[in-house]
Amino acid sequence: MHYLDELNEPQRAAAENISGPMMVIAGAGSGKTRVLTYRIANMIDKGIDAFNILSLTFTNKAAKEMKERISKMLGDGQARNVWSGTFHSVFARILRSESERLGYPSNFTIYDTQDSRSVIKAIVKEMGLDDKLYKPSIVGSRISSAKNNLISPQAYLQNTDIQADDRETGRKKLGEIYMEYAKRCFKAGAMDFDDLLFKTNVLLKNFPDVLEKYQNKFKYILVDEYQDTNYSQYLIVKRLAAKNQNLCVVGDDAQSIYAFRGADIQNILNFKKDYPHYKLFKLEQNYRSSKVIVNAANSIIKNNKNQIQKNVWTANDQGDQMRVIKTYSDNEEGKFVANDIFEIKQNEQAANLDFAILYRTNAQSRSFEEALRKLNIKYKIYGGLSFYQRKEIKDLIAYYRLTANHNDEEALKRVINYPKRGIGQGSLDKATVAARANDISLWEMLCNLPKYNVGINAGTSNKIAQFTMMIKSFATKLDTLTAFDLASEIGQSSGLARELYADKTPEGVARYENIQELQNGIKEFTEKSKANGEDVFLPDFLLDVALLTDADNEDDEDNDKVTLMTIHASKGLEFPYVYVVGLEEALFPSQMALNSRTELEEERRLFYVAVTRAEKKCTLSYAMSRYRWGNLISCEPSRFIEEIDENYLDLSQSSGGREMMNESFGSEARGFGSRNVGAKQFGGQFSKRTVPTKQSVAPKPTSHKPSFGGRNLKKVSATPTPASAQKVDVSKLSVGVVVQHERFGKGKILKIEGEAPNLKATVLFPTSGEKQLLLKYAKLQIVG
DNA sequence: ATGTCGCCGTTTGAC
DNA sequence: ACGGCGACAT
Repeated sequence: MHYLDELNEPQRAAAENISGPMMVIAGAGSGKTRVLTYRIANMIDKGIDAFNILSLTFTNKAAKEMKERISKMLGDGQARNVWSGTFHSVFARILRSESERLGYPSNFTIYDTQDSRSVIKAIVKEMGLDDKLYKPSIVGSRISSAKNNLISPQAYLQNTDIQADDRETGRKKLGEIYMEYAKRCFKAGAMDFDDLLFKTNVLLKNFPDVLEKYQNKFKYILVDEYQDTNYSQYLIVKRLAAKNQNLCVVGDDAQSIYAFRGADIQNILNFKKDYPHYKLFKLEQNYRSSKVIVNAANSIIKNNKNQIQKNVWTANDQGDQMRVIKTYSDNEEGKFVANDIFEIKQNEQAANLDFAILYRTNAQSRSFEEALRKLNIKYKIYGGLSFYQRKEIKDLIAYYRLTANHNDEEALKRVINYPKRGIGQGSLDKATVAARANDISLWEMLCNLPKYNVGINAGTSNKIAQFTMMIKSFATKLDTLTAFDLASEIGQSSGLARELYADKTPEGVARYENIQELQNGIKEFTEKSKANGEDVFLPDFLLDVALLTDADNEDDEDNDKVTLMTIHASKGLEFPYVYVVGLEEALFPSQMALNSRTELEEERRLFYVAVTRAEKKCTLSYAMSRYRWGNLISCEPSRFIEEIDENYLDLSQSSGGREMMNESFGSEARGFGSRNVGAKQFGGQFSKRTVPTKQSVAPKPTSHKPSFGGRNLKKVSATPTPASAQKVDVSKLSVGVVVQHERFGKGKILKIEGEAPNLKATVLFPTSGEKQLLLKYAKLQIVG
């Protein structure tokens, strides 16, 4: 059978439409990747040179898998010649070969978010501005969105609207910071993530010959996840496609979840303006999920106003109802999910990799980790601190970076005194000030200290000279030693390996293992390229490593693990069993999104993405209380639960928690969390609304005011542990009394023994079991 | 120059 | 709960 025969009608039509502009609107699970893959295979089959195809995907992993698939379909090595990867990785490569046009070194550094924040911080400090007002995160995101909208520092300063904005927020100097930031990055030979796109635009705009070169190279362009492209990306694509107009964009407006980093859903909606004669294809049949899941998801997204009309349907089985699970606490939620996975694994012969736990924020992973570990279920957490963000890895990579680009100031600052070389902050400050004054990079200053008479003593000067000489000696080998050989030399000679090896604490051992793992990674990288007949050097590795995503990182040793990740990270993935957890107001939807319709709609799309990851079974859960910033706060169920058509929900366990609580504590259960001042203020309103039972699940528009959740959170979270909680009146404690403990929650006293002041109480906590508490230390409050 | 302590803010998402 | 960072001590 020919591979195109495996496609349904609209899929095939899209795959066979090779030239001209086209847009594929692909509902969740409708075989989007399949269409892209088959289309590229078909193009090559029809005689299009693979070298002329550019395929932009959301992760590098997706690009790699697509290539492998195409290779198999075609049975030859042609697919290797397709340029594919993320926007950032593809254009970082192009920038590297064209860097001299922009006055950048070809070994330019890519600053990650941390680096760029650190530059901003230094600028704010040096300009003598208030660092509370000019927080690196705020300044950084403002600069980022300027870049994503192709607003240069000059344009920023001249734009009256922007200036008015900044005056309003009191951040009048933002433009100047932006200007200085850009200048410093340039001096350091560094680009941040946004620069990779911004500078590509500059390159294509200012150098027509370069533009033409790439237009001729990329005669056919495909863009996946088009709904998540920002203006900068949009314009790169538009420029490259302008000559040949062979552009295929694929996306789903319902799954646009990256507006916060500049993605513009209008790019999809405006496609017809740029390409009036474009062809539109709609993929509406879902192959992934059960009827229940598809229909439930449709009922969610229906609540959004802005969207392209489509009708996602499936021929799959009906499937189980989606269970809504209510638990008391985040810990209990973790236990429920872990137990549930354990049971399903046994009853339905499922493997660990069939399960995913999806949450709104990375901080939620803890309770699931603990619970899974207790049941010996293997899991893998994506996101959070990735391997490449660990301190020891960043330190070692900073040595590589500094070797490849001496002007990389962030790398320099990171390693110049690590391991300790006796080069302290004082000397570094002096050199930095002098470098700025003379308009040279910090590195140049350090190499020419005598010339500038900076006032650093001879001993320290000597140490600095030794350091710069060492880095220079590494640099002489950049073109001669392979990435692996040079990396190991740097690890050894810098003393970093030795430093970590000497640390025999468990963390120290782990750190040492990590840098070994990094070296192994470089070895693999070097040898793979060698097998392909090309030598790779350290800068090649650096380019790769800077743009790796967590999703790109696959340890193939043991893949049978439960997946824990944010919903954002789950985009494009699918699992038979999915748990969408932490469905609570102010958490999901995030409290940041409660103030505007557009942001709330984005949260809803996020929820839509979460639910549509599931193939067989989707379970929703929420907790009535959880720890946040070390404080116990009360929560109420997310409005999103109520938005789902009730016909697809199994609500029998969304009141189960209450019954369990009633067993132990009688009528007290309802007042859970009443120790919080907030809950008291909230009064009856809270308890009435907690449980989405069959009756209350019916939409009640009046209770959906966006301000509702926000107001609630404010009250509840603003409740520090009352000072009186420590001085509980011991005489009032007796068997049967219900107390609130700051860590274990609510519990009932089973036994009191010992003599004052060393009275001991045995307390039964429904979530953590029996605990012995020494009353003079225990932070308790009597609640009944 | 380096080490330690206590305070502060933190948490939306990520190339 | 935790890490980062400034203030102070060594």
